[in-house]
Amino acid sequence: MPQLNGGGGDDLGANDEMISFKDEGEQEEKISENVSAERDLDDLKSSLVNESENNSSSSDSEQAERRPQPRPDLDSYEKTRDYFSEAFRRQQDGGFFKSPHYPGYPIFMIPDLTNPYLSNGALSPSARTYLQMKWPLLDVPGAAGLKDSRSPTPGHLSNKVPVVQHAHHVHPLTPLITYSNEHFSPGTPPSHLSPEILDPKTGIPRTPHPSELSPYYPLSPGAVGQIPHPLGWLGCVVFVVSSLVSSRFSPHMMPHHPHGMHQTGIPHPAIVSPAIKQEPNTHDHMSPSMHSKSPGPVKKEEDKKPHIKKPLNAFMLYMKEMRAKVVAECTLKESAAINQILGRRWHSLSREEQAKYYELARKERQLHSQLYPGWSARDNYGKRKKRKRDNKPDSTPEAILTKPPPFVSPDFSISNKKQCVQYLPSEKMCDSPASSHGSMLDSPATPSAALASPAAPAATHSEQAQPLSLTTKPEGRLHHHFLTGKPSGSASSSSSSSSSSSSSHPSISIPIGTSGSHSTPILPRPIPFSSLHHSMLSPPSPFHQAALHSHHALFQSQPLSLVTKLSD
DNA sequence: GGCCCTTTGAAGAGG
DNA sequence: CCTCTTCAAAGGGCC
Repeated sequence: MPQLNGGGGDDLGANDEMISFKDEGEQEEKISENVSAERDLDDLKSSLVNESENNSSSSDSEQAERRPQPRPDLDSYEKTRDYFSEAFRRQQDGGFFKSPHYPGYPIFMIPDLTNPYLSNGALSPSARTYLQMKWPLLDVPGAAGLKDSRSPTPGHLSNKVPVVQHAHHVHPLTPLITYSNEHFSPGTPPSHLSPEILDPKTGIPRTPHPSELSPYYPLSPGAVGQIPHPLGWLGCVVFVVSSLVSSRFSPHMMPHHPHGMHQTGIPHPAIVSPAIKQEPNTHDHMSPSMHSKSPGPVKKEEDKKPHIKKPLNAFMLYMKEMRAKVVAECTLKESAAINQILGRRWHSLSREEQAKYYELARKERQLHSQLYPGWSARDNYGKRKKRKRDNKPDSTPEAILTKPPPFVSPDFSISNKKQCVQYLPSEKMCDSPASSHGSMLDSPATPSAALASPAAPAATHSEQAQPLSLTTKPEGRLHHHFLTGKPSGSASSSSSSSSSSSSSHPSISIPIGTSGSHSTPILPRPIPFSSLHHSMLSPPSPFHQAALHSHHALFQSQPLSLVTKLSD
């Protein structure tokens, strides 16, 4: 494989770090996490004006972030196992994985191991790399040691488990298990499983396992069931990964499995459904099964080619990870509302925190490009039935022009079905002392965030300016750009995104009094993300981690000052 | 049943 | 080069 590079370094996970993570994260995480969660709720409730972001988790997450050091030795393997065992034990004790963002990353992501982007599930040559990159922590020794594992709970693995129901069981990391597997249909759960819960949708027995946590969890029940492991689901995961990795997945060597399933029965998340349009030339890179399978005569291309999804961007990754949390914390269930909250949270994230996601996203894209060299975002164009928004539903072209953001005022003929306003109230329901932040005064972005990037606060501010509206994106963008390294000013991409949003809310979205109007580029030419990443993202050493901790603590200690300042 | 809504970010298309 | 559009996830709501 070509490069995969640097990341390459991340091939195998460093167990050391995992351990450290475990140590540090455990108690602290739970506590901080809860606290942070509450805070978030409060924030959300308080008209989405967030301020004290739960950075606590961030600190943890940072530690866990990425550990690139390759450590393919048995020793590490043992450690990994221990880690899993511990985790599992804890989980059974009732402790739920409330972990930081990434600690579980390696573990939960596994399901997606099947080649992330190959439709048939056969691992492409680069799959391994992908895995390694994605789950650097996973030490994937030969499958050997894991085969004995037994999985007690595959049943719940059905992909569509209502998040809400088990929200508290959801591991924050699960979201990182990117790519949903809608296409994936759970099979019948193994009889040996001890189903305690039936999945509402699938009717498949589930157990309150952490694994169930993930609605995103791609492992098919059937597949899992075949994987026995004393450690339970963890074992399963490990097994799967190891098997996947251990076996040499050469597209040519791999026997293909029907329905885009990997031999393990794990579908690739990135691939939605074979029927959809697909990339024109990428087939070469596709696994053999793609070609061979479905003899669909005429429409082979279309039918056969699985839909290769776009790689998730940083925010999407963040959403996946945090959605469950938000849902659990709030009464809100509507994704639109949740997304608004997530959007705010996103902006409130510190640079470091966002950087993690940007980095992840970058790797995703990189990997995706490697796996599907010929793929282009354009391939997916037109997939969606309709073009939504754009000019909306108003149906009347004119309306479009001035289409006010829903929240603006009910008076403005808001044709939107839902309005932001509706969401807000509900958010408040989430509870939390409304007073918490007192009003929408502005809750600046997290102190850390503020500190991290001046722009961030501004964003918050603007948002506050428009209490109801969630539309403001300008500052956030700036912040974002800084991270991504894209020019923020009229930043093309940023503008694009903002424009897109603006398109939806053309008339508005004008940052009110935003200090950082979006035109002001905070950083003309942001630092190359990569460099940034290196400097701040990967905390390889404990020392670094410690530094981060203190860093956060510092910020947290003086949140208000920043806030007021920003508001001005 | 299928699209809408909502978020941010990335990338393609078009001017 | 810049702007606009589309898609990515998610799931309740709406038609």
